[in-house]
Amino acid sequence: MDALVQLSFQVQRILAAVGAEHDLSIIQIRLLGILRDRQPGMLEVGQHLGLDKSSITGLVSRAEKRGLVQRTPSPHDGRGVLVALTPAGRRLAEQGEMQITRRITELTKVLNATQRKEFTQLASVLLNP
Amino acid sequence: MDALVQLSFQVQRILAAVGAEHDLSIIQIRLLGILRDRQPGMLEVGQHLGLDKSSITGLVSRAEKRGLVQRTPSPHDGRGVLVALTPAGRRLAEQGEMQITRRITELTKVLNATQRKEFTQLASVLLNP
DNA sequence: GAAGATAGTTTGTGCCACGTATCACGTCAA
DNA sequence: TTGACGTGATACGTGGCACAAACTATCTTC
Repeated sequence: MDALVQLSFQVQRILAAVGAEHDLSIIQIRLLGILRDRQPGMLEVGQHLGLDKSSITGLVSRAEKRGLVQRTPSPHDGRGVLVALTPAGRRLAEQGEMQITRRITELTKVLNATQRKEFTQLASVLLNP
Repeated sequence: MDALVQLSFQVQRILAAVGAEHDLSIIQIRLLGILRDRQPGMLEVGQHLGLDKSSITGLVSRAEKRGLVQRTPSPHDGRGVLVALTPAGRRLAEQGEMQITRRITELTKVLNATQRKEFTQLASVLLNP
């Protein structure tokens, strides 16, 4: 199953390349992606990314310093913070997602329609067994 | 093609988990993998990994400090250095590869034989169009 | 042999991730 | 109600990873 590993590196290269066009790391892209339809607290962000909460502080701070993300105090919990995209961040997130989709579909151009369908169907089975 | 991206993260998580069992990062695992059947110079290592030569110095030094890898002066080029696995490094590389193979095949257990064959066949088409 | 190319290292910068400690706020029980 | 404990977030220190620019030492070429 070496092919699967190689393929994953290929995909990661694509993500890194798209990110690099906007000076974003893969993890920053993922952060923006998570925030597209959510306004989670720091802890929740960490769970989505599989990271410790102490890692999130810096991650969000760097994004905030670039004006992509915004911290607002939680209305229900005096300790908490809600993280949300700024308009600029949302623009970047949408643009990045489009580019990624384009590059990935371009990667799968070598497959014909039935193959592609078959492939993604198998992939989603792997993800949700 | 979101499934492909998700799948790649899933695979990367597996690689990171296997690495973590031996205190290895993904990049260190890749380094050991490259050296299994080669004795390249620093520059060549960089090309395999897609990294700048200045990144390789530290990578190899950290691995060398742990006794996994060895630098020897190139016999043909006074400037050059050849990187090779130590016995301990080779053991780790083989062990790691076995674990990765096991975890990946375990991941694909949800597919039956024909599906698995189909899937890897499509994956390798994606890799070498 | 001198000029330029090449292999590696060094240094400085920044991101990322972790563990630990700390602070502030919430919650729960006595 | 107040004290003990749990929880959300940050601060700090450490270390790996990656890059660019500058540097050293050795080819290579003319």
